[in-house]
Amino acid sequence: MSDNPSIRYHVSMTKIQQLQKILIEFSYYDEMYGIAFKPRAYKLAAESVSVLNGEIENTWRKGGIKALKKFPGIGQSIAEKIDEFFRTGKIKEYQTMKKKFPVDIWSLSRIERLGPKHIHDLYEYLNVRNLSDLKKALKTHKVQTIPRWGAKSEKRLARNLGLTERASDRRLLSEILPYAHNILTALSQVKGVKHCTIAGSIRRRRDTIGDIDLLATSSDPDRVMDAFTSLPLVETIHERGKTRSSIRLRIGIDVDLRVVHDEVYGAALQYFTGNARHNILLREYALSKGYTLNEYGLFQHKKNSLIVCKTEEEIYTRLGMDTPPPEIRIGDDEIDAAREHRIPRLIPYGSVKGDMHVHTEWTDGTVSIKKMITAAKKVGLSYVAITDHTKSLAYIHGLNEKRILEQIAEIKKLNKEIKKFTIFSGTECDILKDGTLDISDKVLAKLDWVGISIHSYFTLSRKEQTKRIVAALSNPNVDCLFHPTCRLIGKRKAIDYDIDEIITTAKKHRVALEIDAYPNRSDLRDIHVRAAVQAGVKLTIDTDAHTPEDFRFISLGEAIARRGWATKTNILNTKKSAELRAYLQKKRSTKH
DNA sequence: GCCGTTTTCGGCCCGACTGTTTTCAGTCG
Repeated sequence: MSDNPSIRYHVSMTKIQQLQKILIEFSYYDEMYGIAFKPRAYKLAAESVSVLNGEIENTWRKGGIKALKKFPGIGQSIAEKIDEFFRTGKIKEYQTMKKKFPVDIWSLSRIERLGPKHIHDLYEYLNVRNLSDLKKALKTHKVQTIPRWGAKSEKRLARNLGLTERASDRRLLSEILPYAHNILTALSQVKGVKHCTIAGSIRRRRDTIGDIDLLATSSDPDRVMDAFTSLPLVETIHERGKTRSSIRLRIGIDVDLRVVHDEVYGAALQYFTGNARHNILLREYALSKGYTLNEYGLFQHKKNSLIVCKTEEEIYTRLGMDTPPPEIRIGDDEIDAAREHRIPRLIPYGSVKGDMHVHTEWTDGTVSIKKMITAAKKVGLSYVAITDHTKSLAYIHGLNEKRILEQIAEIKKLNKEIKKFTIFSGTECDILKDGTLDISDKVLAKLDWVGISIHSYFTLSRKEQTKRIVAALSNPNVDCLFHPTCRLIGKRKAIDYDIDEIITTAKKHRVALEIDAYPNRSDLRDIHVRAAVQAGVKLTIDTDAHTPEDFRFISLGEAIARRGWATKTNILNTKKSAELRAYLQKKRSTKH
């Protein structure tokens, strides 16, 4: 359940990552000198910065210090520092701190179990300023000469340094899920195990996963821990206790297992699902109500008498609130909303009835329209929109007007052949540099569904990019903006534009925004979904399928929608095909 | 340093594991 905002960066750091690093270093520095509470404040602020990513600069640009203070964990002092950072690229107080303590706290802190106090001691006693100093100190076995250190700690530090150097980035949820399920299956078969479940960020369905958190209940914890620590995938055992163990898999991912008694399953699941900030806020709230909350249950404060512990729901209910779905437990405003009973009924998994973004062998898909239909039916969908690329993408033979008309005819024919399934004639039409589309309006008007997207000029200035997309959205034939930010996780940053203006424009022209569920896209992001929902903009959840297997990603898109507080009515393709067709026709007729 | 359904002052989550202690500090989740 580690929600450490620090992420490993192989390439040069972005502005936001630098800011995050500075806040974390402030936190560590204060903690070294035993300053209370301030470190937590800096850590929370770093987390906010990380979660908000580009939004924070966007907000600062519009509203300055005052606007920054609305974010959780950012008050006057930190807002001033962030303001200084955005204005000048530096923070004076940070530079002063670095002069006093010229240590690469950030890099050293990346090492597992090397915290502020130890970083401090390494510098004080051995003048270790960075990773290379640390390696030298380890080689000469000087580390064990530091007070309160011994041979074992030194060996462990050496091992963890190695692990850190070989560790990997956060991984995509879809990549990690199979490993989590494999381990789950293995542990479920251990004698004495009753419940065994996935918790942490996987249960919250984040796009990317830092570690796997598992929870088991058993009458014989030792047996479970033995099975866990001797799994064939294990590279290293970090910890092995009676109720908690932690391992590193050979694929470079850590797995934490918590084993508790079956009676306290609910409390343990609540605790182990997190995120950390949600738990802190919830426990603080419990405290204010006269309760203490931990992984064993909700207790009457001071008297220590158990109130509830069997299910998550009874804990939240006892605290006078609704149970927030795991996907929105991020320590933002969900606890307030749960208390005021204003969390909407999030879109249930399995609600999407059709996929409005599908490619075929007409362009860069791998199979025919017919084969994609068969695959879509198999996962329970009842319609799709075929949305092949357009002519600007010459290298994949993007369709020109003539070919689009041919495809429309083909789809018409197929619709007559197939039963209980609808194919919408669509396109993923390219947005050109000036915001015009690369297919004539006359042909676009003949399509059932016009998606538009950007595949070029990703680095236009913010102003130009915004203008470009606003222009494209204003075309009356347009139904949906596909993968709106164009980010590719681990590969390409989101393009820079004013998302608020795009949302406003989409609302004005009744254009839907897509939640592209393809794992390395996951685009829109959750915070943008929430902004779109609040603005009353419709969304779609699509897979951007290029192969028949890709339809399985639908549920990942539903997860993003849930993280953005979307309900079923916010999502266009939860409608039945006839309803959707009627909706689109009505929209077209009033626009033209 | 942040924050406000007790509070603009005085609070700030809570427990497990390790290694070095001989009762606890450091780190993590």
